Amino acid sequence: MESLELAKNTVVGILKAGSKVEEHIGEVLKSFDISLQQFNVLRILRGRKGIPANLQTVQKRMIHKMSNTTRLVDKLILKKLVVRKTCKENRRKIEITITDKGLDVLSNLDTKIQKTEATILKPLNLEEQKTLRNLINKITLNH
Amino acid sequence: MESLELAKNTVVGILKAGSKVEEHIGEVLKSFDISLQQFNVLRILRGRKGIPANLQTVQKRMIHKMSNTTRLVDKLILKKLVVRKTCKENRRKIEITITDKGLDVLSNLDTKIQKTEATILKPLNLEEQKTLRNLINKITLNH
DNA sequence: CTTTTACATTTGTATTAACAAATATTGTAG
DNA sequence: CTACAATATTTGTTAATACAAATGTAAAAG
Repeated sequence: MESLELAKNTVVGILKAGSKVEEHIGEVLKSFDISLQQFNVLRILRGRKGIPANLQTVQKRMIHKMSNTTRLVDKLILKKLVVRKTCKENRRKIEITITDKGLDVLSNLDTKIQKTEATILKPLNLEEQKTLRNLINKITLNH
Repeated sequence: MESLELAKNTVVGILKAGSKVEEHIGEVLKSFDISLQQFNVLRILRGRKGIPANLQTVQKRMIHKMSNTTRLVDKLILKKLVVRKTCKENRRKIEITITDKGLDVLSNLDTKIQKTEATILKPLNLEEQKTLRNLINKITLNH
């Protein structure tokens, strides 16, 4: 019965930690008028180093699944941070690429986000961070 | 420079884990037509064992801060899960109490939520869960 | 070929969240 | 007592999210 309490506290803790992270990072992004989701899409696209991604690829890698990727990308297009064109080989597919402006924004954000990450994790030393990352990976990567 | 990657992965991991937990628990709550936030308010109120809570007390303890507690409570009132009345001593304040129906709903949910928590944490043994909870508490309870 | 099925994205709609401004009540200074 | 500040909640408004249905395109079956 003790383990039920442990599980509950752990799960609630995860929710709170997630919420805290969203708050902190969201605050940094706000000054750039970018949402956390949009930021994530941009980072996914940057990670592809020029190779366009189609919508479903982006969607699969997004943190919050099943938000509306089309409209999310719409917002980024309005800000000229990404471009969209239909795939020639398969016109059902959409190819999305980050623009130079998008890369610029990301590189401006990088150090600020790093600082925020450091602030959030300050109570943990490197060993503890590794442990935390490993444990979290176990429950997220699984299944 | 390695530690930057570690911090980034840890923080992203926290976000993903939070998102995963929200998905799983949200799925259970959906069949009861209750949102995660509403569920949280109900649990906070149950924890007070009959003592009414005013809005700001609830708001402070909520996982996602600064959503609109008034309207959240409105929804719960519509479903007859809580009642609201103005505090006699200080009519600015609102006192919210969970109803018997609310307690019923929660007790019906309890075992289902416990199962979900167990599923989420299945990849971890008890020792690992304790470690995870402790590390997470370090970063959430702090500051 | 044409019909059906699967795939990829978009659109519609309703709910929820974010943030600021407004309202209502109480406390305090003069 | 009256004006001003502080507190607690509510309301308005705009944007974001979730989910289902609709659209457009390609592939497969017959």
